[in-house]
Amino acid sequence: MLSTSEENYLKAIYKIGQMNAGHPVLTNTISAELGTTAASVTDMVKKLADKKFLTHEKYYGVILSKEGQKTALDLLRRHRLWETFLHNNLGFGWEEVHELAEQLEHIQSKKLTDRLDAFLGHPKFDPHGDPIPNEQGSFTYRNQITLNSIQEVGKKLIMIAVKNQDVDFLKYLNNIQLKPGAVLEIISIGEYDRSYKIRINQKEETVLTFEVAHEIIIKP
Amino acid sequence: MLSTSEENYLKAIYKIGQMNAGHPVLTNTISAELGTTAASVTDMVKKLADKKFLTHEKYYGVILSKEGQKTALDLLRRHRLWETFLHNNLGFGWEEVHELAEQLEHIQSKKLTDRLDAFLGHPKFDPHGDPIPNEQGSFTYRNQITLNSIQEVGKKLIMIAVKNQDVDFLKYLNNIQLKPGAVLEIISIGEYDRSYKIRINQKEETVLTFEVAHEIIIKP
DNA sequence: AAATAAATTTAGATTTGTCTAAAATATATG
DNA sequence: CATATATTTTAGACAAATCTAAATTTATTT
Repeated sequence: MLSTSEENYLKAIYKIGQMNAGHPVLTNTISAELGTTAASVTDMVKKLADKKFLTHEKYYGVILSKEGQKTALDLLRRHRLWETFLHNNLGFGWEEVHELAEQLEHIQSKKLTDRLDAFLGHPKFDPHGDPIPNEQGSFTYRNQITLNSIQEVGKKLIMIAVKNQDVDFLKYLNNIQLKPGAVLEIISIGEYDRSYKIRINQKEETVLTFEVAHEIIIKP
Repeated sequence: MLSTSEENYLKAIYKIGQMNAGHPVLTNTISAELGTTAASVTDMVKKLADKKFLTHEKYYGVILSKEGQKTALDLLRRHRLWETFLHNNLGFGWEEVHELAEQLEHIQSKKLTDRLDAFLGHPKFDPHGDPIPNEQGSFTYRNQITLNSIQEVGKKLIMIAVKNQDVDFLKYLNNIQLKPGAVLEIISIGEYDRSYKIRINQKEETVLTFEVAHEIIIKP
């Protein structure tokens, strides 16, 4: 049985690994992700290597084993199921669910996870639009096309997810009615700052900075 | 913010205090309840006394402060709300919910607790028939009349709760259809062993030992 | 009331997860 | 390519929660 701390390390390593696949995950990247020191990471990584959740080559980096990946995916599953419950059933805003799910995800009971999944109707995506791994750890891959990659004015798009989960950022998106499922139409694109003037759900008009557009995952 | 361990000690001390009210709670009683050693209890009790959750007089015992009681009641509230959710919404048997609720109760979020309470429809009792404290910590007191105190053959009673939460004991009650809400009629009472022959819900007949009868809380 | 037993506390050790500071290794730069 | 810089690891320390064993206090018994 893994400790909460061990689980958090596996989750962080998995997340970083997804962002730049193929490369080993570096000590400092992990410590930055978790807000700990490099020394703590080295210690924990040794322990997780002993337990066969990953391989660690000194001064080089870390790579998750099959078992490590499976565990990380199970955590992701638990996290996103709880987020869905908190949002759909308890009425929490999408900016509130992450922090609570961070705690709920550490309750280790396969039966609880599966029952929750069934109760929610086997959802495929969480409130941020992120895919929820199933019992076997597989999930609906999707192209990660962000709004900033679209250059055609007049094009209509559907928002399917958001990359950044920062509370204030999500509150801002709430304010402008931008959430997964929203229909957006590009009215114009700023020539110099690459900002996006868009219409949301055939109603509100807003200007998004390039940085914001970079966080919005869309379906063309 | 209290640690999980501190919370467990407060809960145990509250529980023991309820069982023999007016008396100080003893070190060995706490260590037995939690499965720790007396030395560990002394250490933790000192810490909780520093934090004003209780008073500790050496070699005499421990008494919860107002703050300590409030915290214990909040824990009880969280525990019993989660038990209700697991039973009513996720379909867990009453013999399974305790262990999971032991973990879920430690998630400290007043908003989560209150939202869960509202989602469940502000339940007054958990699946074992135990009262759920409200936001202010007050709950429906009830007489704790157990089946073994009834001596009249032919009397019809309603089961409202069970004292013992042991998994195997609850499984046994499941088998004979005995759960809160069940109607029981006393057919006969054993003269020497004080066992109870009863009819449950106008259907099944069973013999309960005195020990079992002592765990069944009823409404006359 | 002295001796014995039981309960409680203290003292010192252990495990987990963390830290700082120093040493070792790798990377970048003049 | 030798040196400066950045990264990582090691060594040693600490807080939390626990333990065992010894010392202390309270309760019981003869």
